[in-house]
Amino acid sequence: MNTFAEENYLKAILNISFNTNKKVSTNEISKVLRTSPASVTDMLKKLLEKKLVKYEKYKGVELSNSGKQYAINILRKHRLWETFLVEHLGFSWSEVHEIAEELEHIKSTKLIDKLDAFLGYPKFDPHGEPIPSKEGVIPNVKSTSLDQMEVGFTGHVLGVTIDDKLFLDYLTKLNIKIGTKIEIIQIIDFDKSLIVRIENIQNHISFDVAKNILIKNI
Amino acid sequence: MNTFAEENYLKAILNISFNTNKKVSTNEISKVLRTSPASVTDMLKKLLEKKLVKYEKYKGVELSNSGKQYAINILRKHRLWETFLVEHLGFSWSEVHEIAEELEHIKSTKLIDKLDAFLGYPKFDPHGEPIPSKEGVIPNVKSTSLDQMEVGFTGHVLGVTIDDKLFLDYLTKLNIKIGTKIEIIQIIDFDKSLIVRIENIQNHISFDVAKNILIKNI
DNA sequence: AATAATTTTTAGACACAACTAAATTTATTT
DNA sequence: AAATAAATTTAGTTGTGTCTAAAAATTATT
Repeated sequence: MNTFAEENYLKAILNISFNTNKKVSTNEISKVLRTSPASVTDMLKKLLEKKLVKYEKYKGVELSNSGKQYAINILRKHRLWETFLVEHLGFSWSEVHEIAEELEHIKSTKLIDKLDAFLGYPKFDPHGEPIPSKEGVIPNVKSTSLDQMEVGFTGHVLGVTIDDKLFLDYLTKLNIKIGTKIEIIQIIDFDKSLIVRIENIQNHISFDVAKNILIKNI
Repeated sequence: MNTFAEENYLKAILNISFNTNKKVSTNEISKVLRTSPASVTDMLKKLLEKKLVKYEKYKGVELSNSGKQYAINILRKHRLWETFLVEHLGFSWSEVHEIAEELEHIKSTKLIDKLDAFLGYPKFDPHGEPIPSKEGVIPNVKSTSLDQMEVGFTGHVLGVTIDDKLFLDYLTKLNIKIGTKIEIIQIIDFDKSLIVRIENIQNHISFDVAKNILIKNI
């Protein structure tokens, strides 16, 4: 069995390399986990020892197959717990991340399978992120971030790509949640910010915000 | 905030001194937590430092007011989670202890209050043990252990006093659960074991088992 | 009351996961 | 290609929680 710290490193590596599939640097990990690069090096040695990562000094790190399965399983637990917190305990989508960060480390596989059943085998969490299956398969959603679309585009919000309280609270204030209809009125060339219509109200959102909003892909 | 280890020590001290209110010895704690007496001494010093216990070298330990409140809160979390696991996820009463040992360390107070509400503010857990209130008050149940009763006694099981898988599995095999009607047919003088009738079937149970079964007190 | 047995504490180590400071390797400039 | 900058690793510490072995204190026994 692995420690919380080890699990958090695996999760961080998975998150950083999610779409890129590139090797992850020591610095990137230290930034995400708010820890020193030296600590990261220490931990990478330990994870290498346990064959959870492929790692060569100065060359970056990537998850091994077993490490990836392990990390995906933590992600599964995280997202199932978030679903439970929002759908059954009445939390808002911006509150649940922190709590799920603790709950995801609970070990029992039977628990998480029963929770999955209790929730009705959901495919997506409250942020629209896909929930990995028991077998470690992550449902593939064809989606595009809002910043890729053009003026005149109208579509519905599928989800968000970051699970950050400040960001989610801001979206809530903008009346954006999953399923919200959103229309691009104008794109400002200078900073690529967007003027959008949501529930008949126009709002101005930055490129950074648009980048983290997922839109259904036709 | 305190660590898991500290929380487990506080819980152990609370459990050991539950009814007696006597000071707890280093050895007792080491036995319960399956750790060395030397480790217990180390930890007691730390808990003293944090004013969570009253402790004097060689004289035993007891919880301070704040330590007691802290420990009771862990107990509250443990029992609420056990209730959730049994009533909503379909676990048996003998499976839940281990999982709740992990869940009880999740910090969020808001989580536990929302869980409490979700469960409908239960007063007792699946083992019949009282669930402390948010304010740290433990409902007082007048109950007697089965070994105190005499031949001819008939009553209903209110709960059990230990949360041990082997014990609970054994009770399940005997068809004993909360509310089960139980009648004492005979008491063997030699070893104080009891012959009882449960659901019209006679069974022979030891004194040790009877001691841990609680019976409604008139 | 002295001795023996038991309990508890101290002393010294170790593994884990973090840190700072210094050294080394890799990447970027000039 | 050499010099500089940035990233990474090593070396040495620290705090937590555990351990064993030895010493000290308490309790029980004769």
